[in-house]
Amino acid sequence: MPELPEVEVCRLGISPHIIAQTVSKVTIRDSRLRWPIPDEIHSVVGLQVLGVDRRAKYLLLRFKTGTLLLHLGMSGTIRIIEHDTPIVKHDHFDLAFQHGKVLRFNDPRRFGAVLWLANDEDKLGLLSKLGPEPLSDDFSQGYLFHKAKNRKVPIKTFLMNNHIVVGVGNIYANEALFQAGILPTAKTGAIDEQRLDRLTNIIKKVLSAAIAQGGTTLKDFTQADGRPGYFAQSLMVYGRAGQPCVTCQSKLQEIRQSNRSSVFCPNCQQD
DNA sequence: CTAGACGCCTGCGGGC
DNA sequence: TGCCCGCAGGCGTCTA
Repeated sequence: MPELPEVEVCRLGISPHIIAQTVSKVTIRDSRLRWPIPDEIHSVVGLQVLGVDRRAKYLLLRFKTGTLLLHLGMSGTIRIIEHDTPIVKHDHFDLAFQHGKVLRFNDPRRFGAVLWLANDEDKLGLLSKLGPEPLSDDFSQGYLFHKAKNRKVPIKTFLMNNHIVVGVGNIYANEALFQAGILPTAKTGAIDEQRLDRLTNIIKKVLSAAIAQGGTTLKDFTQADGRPGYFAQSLMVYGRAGQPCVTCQSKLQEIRQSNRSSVFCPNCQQD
């Protein structure tokens, strides 16, 4: 389900339900995720949620003693539900609150994660090596050009590298490159500064628009209240291979890069 | 250091 | 209707 907009929509959806609420019970129903869910997360029982943050695609539930880190992987969903909602397949874990609601984590493919980080700890180095947030001022004019020097990788692979910039996954990489008029195969180090600055602005624009529309629902993404996101209808290239370009009517082409599908307009996008 | 391949999983849609 | 195959929004790890 998730790229940055979907995770942000999830954060916005769950925050009002759990901020300042006290955890009454933690249930680990199936600990098998990317890493096993650690028993230490039981330590949040009796503690208040102080805040709900996001870094890259990680959701960070802040407690006095540390941070509960949630990652949705490819297929994870988080719902805020009533305490008596029936369990379904792949419901891995619950955070129940004193006010009666439950945060429930479901993940069929188990690429997601639920981890505990004690204060000021980042044991797996998951957060410390990440590039800037794309919607922050750290992702600024000149930044991509600076990072792109001497890089030989295709620009799409470069954009999806978390060390460069976080949160740009396959859908939005395709969309941003289309809108910027840059071929996904373009050699990163050969793109001039002006075009990379334009790409930077477009990435911000595309991600912001997706958040505003509740994210992209392809098949299984839903907001915390179960409603779908509406950005799918705004997609211009992703999932549209073989269909006409919205700008010039040329037939959109599809290739594979790093084992991910790339869709582009051979007329509107250049090296 | 960079770049590329691989693996982890389940579910679903398309083709036969 | 059923089976098989390929593909899916991510990303850590390993090799060269």
